[in-house]
Amino acid sequence: MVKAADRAKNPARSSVWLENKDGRAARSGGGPAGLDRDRIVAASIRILDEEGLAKLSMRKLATDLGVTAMSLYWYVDTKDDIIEYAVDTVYGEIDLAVVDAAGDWRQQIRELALQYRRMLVRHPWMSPSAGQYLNIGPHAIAVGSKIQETIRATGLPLDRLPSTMSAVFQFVYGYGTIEAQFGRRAAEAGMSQDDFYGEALKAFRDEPQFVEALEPMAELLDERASHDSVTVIWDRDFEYALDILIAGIEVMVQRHA
Amino acid sequence: MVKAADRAKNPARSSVWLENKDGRAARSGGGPAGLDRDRIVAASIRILDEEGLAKLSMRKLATDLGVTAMSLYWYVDTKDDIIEYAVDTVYGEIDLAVVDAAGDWRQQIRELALQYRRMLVRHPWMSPSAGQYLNIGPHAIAVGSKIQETIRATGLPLDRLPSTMSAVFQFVYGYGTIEAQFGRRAAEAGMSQDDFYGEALKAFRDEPQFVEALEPMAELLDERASHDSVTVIWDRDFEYALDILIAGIEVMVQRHA
DNA sequence: AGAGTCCTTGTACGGTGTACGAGTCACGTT
DNA sequence: AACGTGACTCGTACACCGTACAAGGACTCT
Repeated sequence: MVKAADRAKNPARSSVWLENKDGRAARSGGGPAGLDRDRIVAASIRILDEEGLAKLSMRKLATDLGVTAMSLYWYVDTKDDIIEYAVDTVYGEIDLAVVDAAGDWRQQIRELALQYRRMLVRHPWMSPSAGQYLNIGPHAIAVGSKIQETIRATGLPLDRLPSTMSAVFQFVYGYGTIEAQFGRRAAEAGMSQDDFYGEALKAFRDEPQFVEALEPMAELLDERASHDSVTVIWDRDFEYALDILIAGIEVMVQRHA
Repeated sequence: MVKAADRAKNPARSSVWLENKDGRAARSGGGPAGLDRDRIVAASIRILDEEGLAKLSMRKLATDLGVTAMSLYWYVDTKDDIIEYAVDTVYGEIDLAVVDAAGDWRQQIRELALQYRRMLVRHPWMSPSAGQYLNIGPHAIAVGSKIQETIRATGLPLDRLPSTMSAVFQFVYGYGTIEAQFGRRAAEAGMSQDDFYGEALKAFRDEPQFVEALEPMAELLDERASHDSVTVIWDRDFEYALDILIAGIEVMVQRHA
Protein backbone atom coordinates (compact mmCIF):
# COMPACT_ATOMS: atom_id res chain seq x y z
CA MET A 1 0.00 0.00 0.00
CA VAL A 2 1.07 3.52 -0.65
CA LYS A 3 0.98 6.29 1.88
CA ALA A 4 -1.09 9.24 0.82
CA ALA A 5 1.88 11.54 1.32
CA ASP A 6 3.89 9.58 -1.22
CA ARG A 7 1.30 9.99 -3.92
CA ALA A 8 1.48 12.45 -6.77
CA LYS A 9 5.19 12.10 -7.13
CA ASN A 10 5.11 9.05 -9.33
CA PRO A 11 2.94 9.17 -12.43
CA ALA A 12 2.26 5.49 -12.03
CA ARG A 13 0.56 6.55 -8.85
CA SER A 14 -1.58 9.12 -10.57
CA SER A 15 -4.21 6.51 -10.86
CA VAL A 16 -5.25 3.57 -8.78
CA TRP A 17 -5.29 1.63 -12.03
CA LEU A 18 -1.58 2.04 -12.53
CA GLU A 19 -0.49 0.89 -9.14
CA ASN A 20 1.13 -2.44 -8.68
CA LYS A 21 -1.64 -4.43 -7.23
CA ASP A 22 -0.96 -6.65 -4.28
CA GLY A 23 -4.30 -8.35 -4.60
CA ARG A 24 -5.02 -7.80 -0.98
CA ALA A 25 -8.58 -6.75 -1.51
CA ALA A 26 -9.18 -9.42 -4.09
CA ARG A 27 -10.69 -11.83 -1.60
CA SER A 28 -14.01 -10.52 -0.53
CA GLY A 29 -15.54 -10.44 2.89
CA GLY A 30 -12.51 -12.13 4.35
CA GLY A 31 -12.20 -9.88 7.34
CA PRO A 32 -14.23 -9.89 10.52
CA ALA A 33 -16.24 -6.90 9.39
CA GLY A 34 -17.04 -8.46 6.03
CA LEU A 35 -15.49 -5.45 4.40
CA ASP A 36 -14.41 -5.38 0.85
CA ARG A 37 -13.42 -2.80 -1.70
CA ASP A 38 -16.51 -3.43 -3.78
CA ARG A 39 -18.74 -2.88 -0.79
CA ILE A 40 -16.90 0.31 0.10
CA VAL A 41 -17.26 1.66 -3.41
CA ALA A 42 -20.92 0.69 -3.61
CA ALA A 43 -21.63 2.44 -0.33
CA SER A 44 -19.84 5.57 -1.43
CA ILE A 45 -21.79 5.69 -4.68
CA ARG A 46 -24.97 5.50 -2.62
CA ILE A 47 -23.87 8.42 -0.49
CA LEU A 48 -22.66 10.40 -3.47
CA ASP A 49 -25.96 9.97 -5.28
CA GLU A 50 -28.11 10.72 -2.28
CA GLU A 51 -26.15 13.44 -0.54
CA GLY A 52 -23.62 14.73 -2.98
CA LEU A 53 -19.88 14.97 -3.31
CA ALA A 54 -19.43 17.40 -0.44
CA LYS A 55 -21.13 15.11 2.04
CA LEU A 56 -18.98 12.08 1.44
CA SER A 57 -16.57 11.69 4.31
CA MET A 58 -14.56 8.77 5.47
CA ARG A 59 -16.28 8.76 8.84
CA LYS A 60 -19.75 8.82 7.33
CA LEU A 61 -18.88 6.15 4.85
CA ALA A 62 -17.43 4.00 7.59
CA THR A 63 -20.48 4.49 9.79
CA ASP A 64 -22.72 3.39 6.94
CA LEU A 65 -20.66 0.25 6.69
CA GLY A 66 -20.61 -0.33 10.43
CA VAL A 67 -16.89 0.24 10.80
CA THR A 68 -14.39 2.86 11.84
CA ALA A 69 -13.00 5.33 9.37
CA MET A 70 -9.53 3.91 9.65
CA SER A 71 -10.69 0.46 8.62
CA LEU A 72 -11.29 1.73 5.14
CA TYR A 73 -7.63 2.52 4.74
CA TRP A 74 -6.84 -1.14 4.64
CA TYR A 75 -8.56 -1.37 1.26
CA VAL A 76 -7.76 2.02 -0.11
CA ASP A 77 -4.92 4.52 0.10
CA THR A 78 -6.86 7.74 0.14
CA LYS A 79 -10.38 9.05 -0.07
CA ASP A 80 -9.56 10.14 -3.59
CA ASP A 81 -9.00 6.55 -4.59
CA ILE A 82 -12.49 5.64 -3.52
CA ILE A 83 -13.89 8.29 -5.79
CA GLU A 84 -11.73 7.12 -8.64
CA TYR A 85 -13.07 3.61 -8.18
CA ALA A 86 -16.60 4.96 -7.96
CA VAL A 87 -16.14 6.87 -11.20
CA ASP A 88 -15.08 3.79 -13.06
CA THR A 89 -17.89 1.72 -11.59
CA VAL A 90 -20.42 4.22 -12.85
CA TYR A 91 -18.87 4.15 -16.31
CA GLY A 92 -19.96 0.53 -16.19
CA GLU A 93 -23.58 1.62 -16.23
CA ILE A 94 -23.30 2.49 -19.89
CA ASP A 95 -24.83 -0.42 -21.74
CA LEU A 96 -22.56 -1.17 -24.65
CA ALA A 97 -24.68 -4.05 -25.91
CA VAL A 98 -27.48 -1.62 -26.69
CA VAL A 99 -25.02 0.44 -28.67
CA ASP A 100 -23.98 -2.55 -30.71
CA ALA A 101 -27.57 -3.20 -31.63
CA ALA A 102 -28.19 0.37 -32.69
CA GLY A 103 -27.67 0.29 -36.44
CA ASP A 104 -25.15 2.34 -38.39
CA TRP A 105 -22.51 4.57 -36.86
CA ARG A 106 -24.83 7.56 -36.74
CA GLN A 107 -27.30 5.79 -34.50
CA GLN A 108 -24.53 4.22 -32.49
CA ILE A 109 -23.04 7.61 -31.74
CA ARG A 110 -26.45 8.90 -30.75
CA GLU A 111 -27.05 5.96 -28.46
CA LEU A 112 -23.63 6.20 -26.84
CA ALA A 113 -23.94 9.94 -26.37
CA LEU A 114 -27.39 9.62 -24.90
CA GLN A 115 -26.33 6.98 -22.43
CA TYR A 116 -23.25 8.91 -21.44
CA ARG A 117 -25.28 12.03 -20.88
CA ARG A 118 -27.93 10.21 -18.85
CA MET A 119 -25.24 8.70 -16.69
CA LEU A 120 -23.75 12.12 -15.94
CA VAL A 121 -27.13 13.54 -15.03
CA ARG A 122 -28.03 10.55 -12.90
CA HIS A 123 -24.83 11.01 -10.89
CA PRO A 124 -24.21 14.74 -10.60
CA TRP A 125 -20.94 14.13 -8.77
CA MET A 126 -19.58 12.39 -11.84
CA SER A 127 -18.55 15.27 -14.03
CA PRO A 128 -16.53 17.13 -11.42
CA SER A 129 -14.97 13.84 -10.32
CA ALA A 130 -14.35 12.26 -13.69
CA GLY A 131 -12.67 15.46 -14.83
CA GLN A 132 -9.97 14.94 -12.22
CA TYR A 133 -8.73 11.52 -13.18
CA LEU A 134 -7.19 9.87 -16.16
CA ASN A 135 -10.23 7.61 -16.43
CA ILE A 136 -8.37 4.50 -17.34
CA GLY A 137 -10.29 2.02 -15.26
CA PRO A 138 -11.63 -1.07 -17.00
CA HIS A 139 -15.14 0.30 -17.50
CA ALA A 140 -13.99 3.69 -18.73
CA ILE A 141 -11.62 1.95 -21.10
CA ALA A 142 -14.39 -0.26 -22.38
CA VAL A 143 -16.50 2.79 -23.11
CA GLY A 144 -13.58 4.53 -24.77
CA SER A 145 -12.93 1.46 -26.82
CA LYS A 146 -16.51 1.34 -27.97
CA ILE A 147 -16.48 5.01 -28.85
CA GLN A 148 -13.37 4.49 -30.86
CA GLU A 149 -14.87 1.51 -32.68
CA THR A 150 -17.95 3.50 -33.49
CA ILE A 151 -16.07 6.49 -34.84
CA ARG A 152 -13.82 4.18 -36.77
CA ALA A 153 -16.85 2.78 -38.55
CA THR A 154 -17.30 6.16 -40.20
CA GLY A 155 -14.37 5.38 -42.43
CA LEU A 156 -12.38 8.41 -41.40
CA PRO A 157 -8.59 8.11 -41.55
CA LEU A 158 -6.86 6.97 -38.39
CA ASP A 159 -5.30 10.28 -37.51
CA ARG A 160 -8.72 11.89 -37.43
CA LEU A 161 -9.99 9.47 -34.82
CA PRO A 162 -8.92 11.32 -31.66
CA SER A 163 -10.29 14.68 -32.68
CA THR A 164 -13.55 13.20 -33.89
CA MET A 165 -13.97 11.32 -30.65
CA SER A 166 -13.29 14.54 -28.80
CA ALA A 167 -15.74 16.56 -30.82
CA VAL A 168 -18.58 14.27 -29.88
CA PHE A 169 -17.79 13.16 -26.38
CA GLN A 170 -16.26 16.28 -24.94
CA PHE A 171 -19.44 17.93 -26.07
CA VAL A 172 -21.49 15.32 -24.27
CA TYR A 173 -19.40 15.75 -21.16
CA GLY A 174 -19.84 19.49 -21.19
CA TYR A 175 -23.53 19.27 -21.87
CA GLY A 176 -24.07 16.67 -19.18
CA THR A 177 -22.08 18.72 -16.71
CA ILE A 178 -24.32 21.74 -17.09
CA GLU A 179 -27.47 19.68 -16.83
CA ALA A 180 -26.24 17.77 -13.82
CA GLN A 181 -25.14 20.83 -11.89
CA PHE A 182 -28.34 22.64 -12.66
CA GLY A 183 -30.33 19.68 -11.40
CA ARG A 184 -28.20 19.50 -8.30
CA ARG A 185 -28.75 23.19 -7.53
CA ALA A 186 -32.47 22.85 -8.01
CA ALA A 187 -32.58 19.84 -5.72
CA GLU A 188 -30.57 21.68 -3.08
CA ALA A 189 -33.04 24.54 -3.23
CA GLY A 190 -35.83 22.01 -2.86
CA MET A 191 -37.51 23.03 -6.09
CA SER A 192 -38.43 21.42 -9.36
CA GLN A 193 -36.07 22.23 -12.20
CA ASP A 194 -38.76 24.27 -13.91
CA ASP A 195 -39.48 26.32 -10.80
CA PHE A 196 -35.81 26.84 -10.20
CA TYR A 197 -35.32 27.94 -13.78
CA GLY A 198 -38.23 30.32 -13.54
CA GLU A 199 -37.09 31.86 -10.29
CA ALA A 200 -33.54 32.27 -11.51
CA LEU A 201 -34.73 33.87 -14.72
CA LYS A 202 -36.95 36.21 -12.72
CA ALA A 203 -34.17 37.26 -10.39
CA PHE A 204 -31.98 37.64 -13.41
CA ARG A 205 -34.41 40.01 -15.03
CA ASP A 206 -34.10 42.37 -12.11
CA GLU A 207 -30.47 43.00 -12.91
CA PRO A 208 -30.57 45.68 -15.58
CA GLN A 209 -27.07 45.15 -16.86
CA PHE A 210 -27.87 41.59 -17.83
CA VAL A 211 -31.09 42.17 -19.64
CA GLU A 212 -29.56 44.05 -22.51
CA ALA A 213 -26.69 41.61 -22.87
CA LEU A 214 -28.95 38.70 -23.62
CA GLU A 215 -31.89 40.69 -24.89
CA PRO A 216 -31.79 39.15 -28.35
CA MET A 217 -32.40 35.73 -26.89
CA ALA A 218 -34.83 36.78 -24.23
CA GLU A 219 -38.03 36.18 -26.17
CA LEU A 220 -36.77 32.82 -27.23
CA LEU A 221 -35.92 31.78 -23.68
CA ASP A 222 -39.27 32.89 -22.40
CA GLU A 223 -41.21 31.26 -25.15
CA ARG A 224 -39.44 27.97 -24.83
CA ALA A 225 -39.79 27.85 -21.07
CA SER A 226 -43.46 28.70 -21.16
CA HIS A 227 -44.28 25.84 -23.51
CA ASP A 228 -42.14 23.00 -22.33
CA SER A 229 -40.36 21.75 -19.29
CA VAL A 230 -36.67 22.55 -19.25
CA THR A 231 -35.83 18.86 -19.39
CA VAL A 232 -37.80 18.53 -22.61
CA ILE A 233 -36.03 21.54 -24.03
CA TRP A 234 -32.67 20.13 -23.09
CA ASP A 235 -33.48 16.82 -24.69
CA ARG A 236 -34.33 18.55 -27.93
CA ASP A 237 -31.30 20.83 -27.84
CA PHE A 238 -29.09 17.84 -27.23
CA GLU A 239 -30.49 16.04 -30.24
CA TYR A 240 -30.06 19.13 -32.41
CA ALA A 241 -26.47 19.46 -31.35
CA LEU A 242 -25.86 15.82 -32.20
CA ASP A 243 -27.33 16.52 -35.61
CA ILE A 244 -24.70 19.17 -36.12
CA LEU A 245 -21.90 16.91 -34.99
CA ILE A 246 -22.99 14.01 -37.14
CA ALA A 247 -23.48 16.27 -40.15
CA GLY A 248 -19.96 17.58 -39.61
CA ILE A 249 -18.52 14.10 -39.45
CA GLU A 250 -20.35 13.18 -42.63
CA VAL A 251 -18.78 16.12 -44.39
CA MET A 252 -15.35 15.00 -43.27
CA VAL A 253 -16.03 11.48 -44.44
CA GLN A 254 -17.06 12.72 -47.86
CA ARG A 255 -14.06 15.00 -48.15
CA HIS A 256 -11.80 12.11 -47.42
CA ALA A 257 -13.49 9.65 -49.74
CA MET B 1 -25.04 40.04 4.16
CA VAL B 2 -26.26 36.50 4.12
CA LYS B 3 -25.19 33.87 6.56
CA ALA B 4 -23.67 30.83 4.95
CA ALA B 5 -26.23 28.61 6.62
CA ASP B 6 -29.07 30.49 4.96
CA ARG B 7 -27.74 29.91 1.49
CA ALA B 8 -28.98 27.31 -0.94
CA LYS B 9 -32.57 27.73 0.12
CA ASN B 10 -33.34 30.65 -2.11
CA PRO B 11 -32.53 30.36 -5.79
CA ALA B 12 -31.75 34.06 -5.83
CA ARG B 13 -28.93 33.12 -3.50
CA SER B 14 -27.61 30.44 -5.81
CA SER B 15 -25.30 33.03 -7.17
CA VAL B 16 -23.56 36.04 -5.75
CA TRP B 17 -24.78 37.86 -8.83
CA LEU B 18 -28.39 37.48 -7.88
CA GLU B 19 -28.10 38.82 -4.37
CA ASN B 20 -29.40 42.20 -3.48
CA LYS B 21 -26.28 44.21 -3.29
CA ASP B 22 -25.77 46.53 -0.41
CA GLY B 23 -22.83 48.16 -2.08
CA ARG B 24 -20.70 47.80 0.98
CA ALA B 25 -17.64 46.68 -0.88
CA ALA B 26 -18.07 49.28 -3.56
CA ARG B 27 -15.71 51.75 -1.95
CA SER B 28 -12.25 50.34 -2.17
CA GLY B 29 -9.51 50.38 0.39
CA GLY B 30 -11.68 52.18 2.88
CA GLY B 31 -10.82 50.03 5.84
CA PRO B 32 -7.71 50.13 7.98
CA ALA B 33 -6.32 47.05 6.28
CA GLY B 34 -6.92 48.47 2.82
CA LEU B 35 -8.97 45.44 2.04
CA ASP B 36 -11.36 45.24 -0.80
CA ARG B 37 -13.25 42.58 -2.67
CA ASP B 38 -11.21 43.06 -5.78
CA ARG B 39 -7.99 42.62 -3.86
CA ILE B 40 -9.35 39.49 -2.21
CA VAL B 41 -10.39 38.00 -5.51
CA ALA B 42 -7.09 38.89 -7.15
CA ALA B 43 -5.16 37.27 -4.32
CA SER B 44 -7.24 34.13 -4.52
CA ILE B 45 -6.69 33.85 -8.26
CA ARG B 46 -2.97 34.06 -7.60
CA ILE B 47 -3.15 31.24 -5.08
CA LEU B 48 -5.43 29.16 -7.29
CA ASP B 49 -3.08 29.47 -10.24
CA GLU B 50 0.05 28.80 -8.27
CA GLU B 51 -1.08 26.20 -5.78
CA GLY B 52 -4.36 24.83 -7.01
CA LEU B 53 -7.93 24.66 -5.88
CA ALA B 54 -7.24 22.35 -2.97
CA LYS B 55 -4.72 24.70 -1.44
CA LEU B 56 -6.92 27.74 -1.29
CA SER B 57 -8.03 28.28 2.28
CA MET B 58 -9.45 31.29 4.00
CA ARG B 59 -6.56 31.39 6.43
CA LYS B 60 -3.97 31.21 3.72
CA LEU B 61 -5.70 33.80 1.65
CA ALA B 62 -5.98 36.09 4.65
CA THR B 63 -2.33 35.63 5.52
CA ASP B 64 -1.34 36.56 2.00
CA LEU B 65 -3.33 39.73 2.42
CA GLY B 66 -1.92 40.46 5.86
CA VAL B 67 -5.21 39.98 7.65
CA THR B 68 -7.12 37.46 9.69
CA ALA B 69 -9.35 34.88 8.07
CA MET B 70 -12.47 36.38 9.55
CA SER B 71 -11.80 39.75 8.02
CA LEU B 72 -12.60 38.34 4.63
CA TYR B 73 -16.12 37.60 5.72
CA TRP B 74 -16.88 41.26 5.78
CA TYR B 75 -16.60 41.34 1.99
CA VAL B 76 -17.87 37.91 1.19
CA ASP B 77 -20.40 35.48 2.59
CA THR B 78 -18.59 32.22 2.02
CA LYS B 79 -15.44 30.86 0.53
CA ASP B 80 -17.54 29.63 -2.36
CA ASP B 81 -18.46 33.18 -3.21
CA ILE B 82 -14.83 34.09 -3.60
CA ILE B 83 -14.41 31.32 -6.12
CA GLU B 84 -17.51 32.43 -7.97
CA TYR B 85 -16.09 35.94 -8.21
CA ALA B 86 -12.75 34.52 -9.32
CA VAL B 87 -14.42 32.50 -12.04
CA ASP B 88 -16.13 35.52 -13.47
CA THR B 89 -12.98 37.60 -13.28
CA VAL B 90 -11.12 35.03 -15.31
CA TYR B 91 -13.88 34.99 -17.92
CA GLY B 92 -12.85 38.57 -18.36
CA GLU B 93 -9.51 37.44 -19.75
CA ILE B 94 -11.18 36.44 -22.98
CA ASP B 95 -10.49 39.26 -25.38
CA LEU B 96 -13.72 39.93 -27.22
CA ALA B 97 -12.25 42.73 -29.31
CA VAL B 98 -9.95 40.25 -31.01
CA VAL B 99 -12.98 38.12 -31.79
CA ASP B 100 -14.74 41.04 -33.41
CA ALA B 101 -11.77 41.62 -35.65
CA ALA B 102 -11.59 38.00 -36.72
CA GLY B 103 -13.52 37.97 -40.00
CA ASP B 104 -16.57 35.87 -40.72
CA TRP B 105 -18.41 33.73 -38.23
CA ARG B 106 -16.22 30.72 -38.90
CA GLN B 107 -13.09 32.54 -37.86
CA GLN B 108 -14.87 34.22 -34.98
CA ILE B 109 -15.95 30.87 -33.60
CA ARG B 110 -12.41 29.59 -33.94
CA GLU B 111 -10.99 32.60 -32.16
CA LEU B 112 -13.54 32.46 -29.35
CA ALA B 113 -13.06 28.75 -28.90
CA LEU B 114 -9.31 29.07 -28.88
CA GLN B 115 -9.33 31.81 -26.29
CA TYR B 116 -11.80 29.97 -24.12
CA ARG B 117 -9.71 26.84 -24.27
CA ARG B 118 -6.49 28.72 -23.47
CA MET B 119 -8.13 30.34 -20.52
CA LEU B 120 -9.22 26.98 -19.13
CA VAL B 121 -5.75 25.54 -19.53
CA ARG B 122 -4.10 28.59 -18.01
CA HIS B 123 -6.28 28.24 -14.91
CA PRO B 124 -6.75 24.55 -14.28
CA TRP B 125 -9.06 25.25 -11.35
CA MET B 126 -11.50 26.91 -13.73
CA SER B 127 -13.28 23.95 -15.24
CA PRO B 128 -14.14 22.23 -11.97
CA SER B 129 -15.16 25.58 -10.49
CA ALA B 130 -17.03 27.04 -13.43
CA GLY B 131 -19.03 23.83 -13.71
CA GLN B 132 -20.50 24.49 -10.28
CA TYR B 133 -22.01 27.88 -10.83
CA LEU B 134 -24.60 29.43 -13.06
CA ASN B 135 -21.89 31.64 -14.57
CA ILE B 136 -23.98 34.74 -14.83
CA GLY B 137 -21.41 37.27 -13.73
CA PRO B 138 -20.84 40.26 -15.98
CA HIS B 139 -17.80 38.83 -17.73
CA ALA B 140 -19.33 35.42 -18.27
CA ILE B 141 -22.42 37.07 -19.62
CA ALA B 142 -20.37 39.20 -21.95
CA VAL B 143 -18.70 36.09 -23.30
CA GLY B 144 -22.02 34.32 -23.64
CA SER B 145 -23.42 37.30 -25.40
CA LYS B 146 -20.56 37.36 -27.85
CA ILE B 147 -20.90 33.65 -28.49
CA GLN B 148 -24.54 34.11 -29.19
CA GLU B 149 -23.87 37.00 -31.56
CA THR B 150 -21.34 34.96 -33.41
CA ILE B 151 -23.58 31.95 -33.81
CA ARG B 152 -26.40 34.20 -34.85
CA ALA B 153 -24.29 35.50 -37.69
CA THR B 154 -24.48 32.05 -39.25
CA GLY B 155 -28.05 32.79 -40.22
CA LEU B 156 -29.49 29.80 -38.39
CA PRO B 157 -33.05 30.14 -37.12
CA LEU B 158 -33.45 31.40 -33.57
CA ASP B 159 -34.54 28.13 -32.05
CA ARG B 160 -31.33 26.51 -33.21
CA LEU B 161 -29.18 28.99 -31.38
CA PRO B 162 -28.93 27.28 -27.99
CA SER B 163 -28.04 23.88 -29.33
CA THR B 164 -25.50 25.29 -31.75
CA MET B 165 -23.87 27.27 -28.99
CA SER B 166 -23.78 24.12 -26.91
CA ALA B 167 -22.28 22.02 -29.64
CA VAL B 168 -19.31 24.32 -29.93
CA PHE B 169 -18.71 25.56 -26.43
CA GLN B 170 -19.56 22.52 -24.41
CA PHE B 171 -17.03 20.80 -26.60
CA VAL B 172 -14.46 23.46 -25.82
CA TYR B 173 -15.21 23.18 -22.13
CA GLY B 174 -14.80 19.42 -22.18
CA TYR B 175 -11.65 19.59 -24.22
CA GLY B 176 -10.14 22.29 -22.05
CA THR B 177 -11.02 20.35 -18.94
CA ILE B 178 -9.08 17.30 -20.01
CA GLU B 179 -6.09 19.33 -21.07
CA ALA B 180 -6.07 21.38 -17.91
CA GLN B 181 -6.32 18.42 -15.59
CA PHE B 182 -3.64 16.54 -17.44
CA GLY B 183 -1.36 19.53 -17.17
CA ARG B 184 -2.13 19.86 -13.49
CA ARG B 185 -1.30 16.21 -12.85
CA ALA B 186 1.95 16.50 -14.74
CA ALA B 187 2.90 19.60 -12.79
CA GLU B 188 2.08 17.88 -9.50
CA ALA B 189 4.33 15.02 -10.48
CA GLY B 190 7.01 17.56 -11.32
CA MET B 191 7.35 16.41 -14.91
CA SER B 192 6.92 17.88 -18.34
CA GLN B 193 3.67 16.94 -20.01
CA ASP B 194 5.53 14.82 -22.54
CA ASP B 195 7.40 12.91 -19.88
CA PHE B 196 4.25 12.43 -17.89
CA TYR B 197 2.44 11.18 -20.94
CA GLY B 198 5.25 8.79 -21.77
CA GLU B 199 5.46 7.42 -18.26
CA ALA B 200 1.73 6.98 -18.00
CA LEU B 201 1.58 5.23 -21.35
CA LYS B 202 4.40 2.94 -20.28
CA ALA B 203 2.76 2.03 -17.01
CA PHE B 204 -0.44 1.58 -18.93
CA ARG B 205 1.17 -0.89 -21.26
CA ASP B 206 2.04 -3.14 -18.37
CA GLU B 207 -1.60 -3.76 -17.68
CA PRO B 208 -2.52 -6.56 -20.07
CA GLN B 209 -6.25 -6.05 -19.92
CA PHE B 210 -5.93 -2.54 -21.27
CA VAL B 211 -3.65 -3.22 -24.15
CA GLU B 212 -6.15 -5.19 -26.14
CA ALA B 213 -8.94 -2.74 -25.48
CA LEU B 214 -7.15 0.10 -27.18
CA GLU B 215 -4.94 -1.98 -29.40
CA PRO B 216 -6.36 -0.56 -32.62
CA MET B 217 -5.25 2.91 -31.64
CA ALA B 218 -1.99 1.92 -30.05
CA GLU B 219 0.23 2.44 -33.09
CA LEU B 220 -1.36 5.77 -33.71
CA LEU B 221 -0.81 6.94 -30.17
CA ASP B 222 2.79 5.84 -30.23
CA GLU B 223 3.52 7.37 -33.56
CA ARG B 224 1.97 10.67 -32.71
CA ALA B 225 3.71 10.95 -29.38
CA SER B 226 7.09 10.06 -30.83
CA HIS B 227 6.94 12.81 -33.43
CA ASP B 228 5.40 15.72 -31.62
CA SER B 229 4.90 17.11 -28.20
CA VAL B 230 1.52 16.33 -26.72
CA THR B 231 0.66 20.00 -26.66
CA VAL B 232 1.25 20.22 -30.40
CA ILE B 233 -0.91 17.16 -30.93
CA TRP B 234 -3.66 18.62 -28.84
CA ASP B 235 -3.54 21.87 -30.74
CA ARG B 236 -3.99 20.01 -33.98
CA ASP B 237 -6.75 17.76 -32.66
CA PHE B 238 -8.56 20.78 -31.36
CA GLU B 239 -8.43 22.46 -34.75
CA TYR B 240 -9.62 19.29 -36.47
CA ALA B 241 -12.53 19.04 -34.11
CA LEU B 242 -13.46 22.64 -34.78
CA ASP B 243 -13.40 21.78 -38.48
CA ILE B 244 -16.00 19.15 -37.83
CA LEU B 245 -18.18 21.47 -35.82
CA ILE B 246 -18.02 24.28 -38.33
CA ALA B 247 -18.69 21.91 -41.20
CA GLY B 248 -21.72 20.64 -39.32
CA ILE B 249 -23.02 24.13 -38.74
CA GLU B 250 -22.56 24.92 -42.42
CA VAL B 251 -24.66 21.94 -43.35
CA MET B 252 -27.41 23.14 -41.03
CA VAL B 253 -27.25 26.60 -42.50
CA GLN B 254 -27.61 25.22 -46.01
CA ARG B 255 -30.48 22.98 -45.04
CA HIS B 256 -32.29 25.90 -43.60
CA ALA B 257 -31.65 28.26 -46.48
C1' DA C 1 -17.79 64.14 24.66
C1' DG C 2 -20.83 60.81 22.81
C1' DA C 3 -22.93 58.03 19.40
C1' DG C 4 -22.86 55.42 15.42
C1' DT C 5 -20.80 53.07 11.55
C1' DC C 6 -17.34 50.52 9.38
C1' DC C 7 -14.03 47.23 9.69
C1' DT C 8 -10.89 43.82 12.15
C1' DT C 9 -9.84 40.41 15.38
C1' DG C 10 -9.72 36.32 19.05
C1' DT C 11 -11.76 32.55 20.36
C1' DA C 12 -14.25 28.51 19.72
C1' DC C 13 -16.96 24.67 17.56
C1' DG C 14 -17.62 20.93 14.89
C1' DG C 15 -16.00 19.04 11.18
C1' DT C 16 -12.19 16.99 7.76
C1' DG C 17 -8.29 13.38 5.97
C1' DT C 18 -5.12 10.37 7.68
C1' DA C 19 -0.47 8.81 10.38
C1' DC C 20 0.71 5.69 13.92
C1' DG C 21 0.60 1.98 17.07
C1' DA C 22 -1.88 -1.21 19.55
C1' DG C 23 -5.06 -4.57 19.49
C1' DT C 24 -7.88 -8.90 17.78
C1' DC C 25 -8.69 -12.88 15.39
C1' DA C 26 -8.01 -17.13 12.22
C1' DC C 27 -4.86 -20.18 10.63
C1' DG C 28 -0.51 -23.06 9.39
C1' DT C 29 3.36 -25.01 11.38
C1' DT C 30 5.74 -27.28 14.73
C1' DA D 1 -1.32 -27.71 22.32
C1' DA D 2 1.54 -23.86 21.67
C1' DC D 3 3.28 -20.45 18.82
C1' DG D 4 4.11 -17.42 15.46
C1' DT D 5 2.33 -14.84 11.48
C1' DG D 6 -0.05 -12.63 8.85
C1' DA D 7 -4.84 -10.19 7.83
C1' DC D 8 -7.68 -6.99 9.53
C1' DT D 9 -9.83 -3.43 12.94
C1' DC D 10 -9.79 0.20 16.06
C1' DG D 11 -8.54 4.44 19.35
C1' DT D 12 -6.10 8.19 19.62
C1' DA D 13 -4.05 12.19 17.91
C1' DC D 14 -2.60 15.94 14.70
C1' DA D 15 -3.01 19.55 11.70
C1' DC D 16 -6.16 21.79 9.18
C1' DC D 17 -10.58 23.38 7.50
C1' DG D 18 -14.97 26.87 7.13
C1' DT D 19 -17.26 29.97 9.83
C1' DA D 20 -20.53 31.66 14.04
C1' DC D 21 -20.26 34.97 17.55
C1' DA D 22 -19.02 38.75 20.34
C1' DA D 23 -15.82 42.06 21.50
C1' DG D 24 -12.90 45.61 20.09
C1' DG D 25 -10.78 49.57 17.58
C1' DA D 26 -10.87 53.55 14.51
C1' DC D 27 -12.97 57.09 12.33
C1' DT D 28 -16.81 60.50 11.34
C1' DC D 29 -20.46 63.29 12.59
C1' DT D 30 -23.06 65.80 15.96
